[in-house]
Amino acid sequence: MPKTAASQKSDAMLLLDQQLCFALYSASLAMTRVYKPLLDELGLTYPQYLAMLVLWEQDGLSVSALGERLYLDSGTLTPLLKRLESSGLVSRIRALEDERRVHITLTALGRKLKARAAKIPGCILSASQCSIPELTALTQQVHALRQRLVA
Amino acid sequence: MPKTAASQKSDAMLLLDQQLCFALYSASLAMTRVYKPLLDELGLTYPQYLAMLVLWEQDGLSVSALGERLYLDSGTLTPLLKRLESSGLVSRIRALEDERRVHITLTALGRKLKARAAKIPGCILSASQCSIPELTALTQQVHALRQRLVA
DNA sequence: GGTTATTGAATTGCGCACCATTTAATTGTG
DNA sequence: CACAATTAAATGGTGCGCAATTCAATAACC
Repeated sequence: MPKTAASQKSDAMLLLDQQLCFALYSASLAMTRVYKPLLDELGLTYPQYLAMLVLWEQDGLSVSALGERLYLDSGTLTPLLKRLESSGLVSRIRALEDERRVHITLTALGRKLKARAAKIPGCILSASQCSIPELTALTQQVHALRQRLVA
Repeated sequence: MPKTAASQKSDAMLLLDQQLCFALYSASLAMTRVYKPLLDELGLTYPQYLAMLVLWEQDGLSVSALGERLYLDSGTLTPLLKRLESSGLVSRIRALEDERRVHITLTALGRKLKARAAKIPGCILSASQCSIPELTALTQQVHALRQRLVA
């Protein structure tokens, strides 16, 4: 069967390396692999680190508020937060004013960890071998793409 | 304790929304959510779809060769490929010339699925609300970043 | 005020990712 | 040839992501 122009075009669009989705997917996994040794020192996984970033910015958020920042649901966050709790980094406390809510609060240990995490962005910057403006621009573009995807 | 210039700088570098890693992470997850309804129709998960993209380009690869294309290891691929096998899309056959290797070969059903997948890139393109040159450029930038991260 | 609807978190089950280890086959070396 | 070293895939365990469901608490409505 001869290839039509249309089937050649659809072939080309299915090439793995042309897919933005695969670029994002493999770059994101590569990124977590770069973070891994750094986070191992802190006893954190990569998603746990993201949750800690949020809490270092704004402590005492509810599970759902944390989920809105990270775009994750309670099915993902509840067990993750329980693990952070058993690591002694956060407390999970049911709100008095609305007992459906659970507030996540940093412990002293959790707050202290921020100082040790401070060196991580510099390590990632150097691993990326990019200039800061380059990284800033790419970050904005990828954020903008995400926004358009969920719109 | 007053904030020093250094601690303010490290604070700023730990802001979630400034992190390229989080942009990639959340954009990649958002991307899989856009693919999900499309892939549900084909009975594929997102990583299974990526594996099929590779096989549609080049059939009969070994598990490790597939892993090199996708940057995934056998611990991830073996169960994924077993699921594709039980869906009837691929066969897993031990190589005669080297019985350590397992070749992954598309079945007739697996090859036929490519036609149904052909409409997916167009759906993603429109969901992304980007121009093709924009997407191509971003794909290249993200691929390049991945390369520098693993270097 | 009692019933219904909604909300927030937790739970269950599945499929990744990845690490460390195991098993089996092949290669390399004396 | 024997035996150590390497290679390819599989296995077991942990921690996500996510959909679907459950449960309790609050809100909304008649």
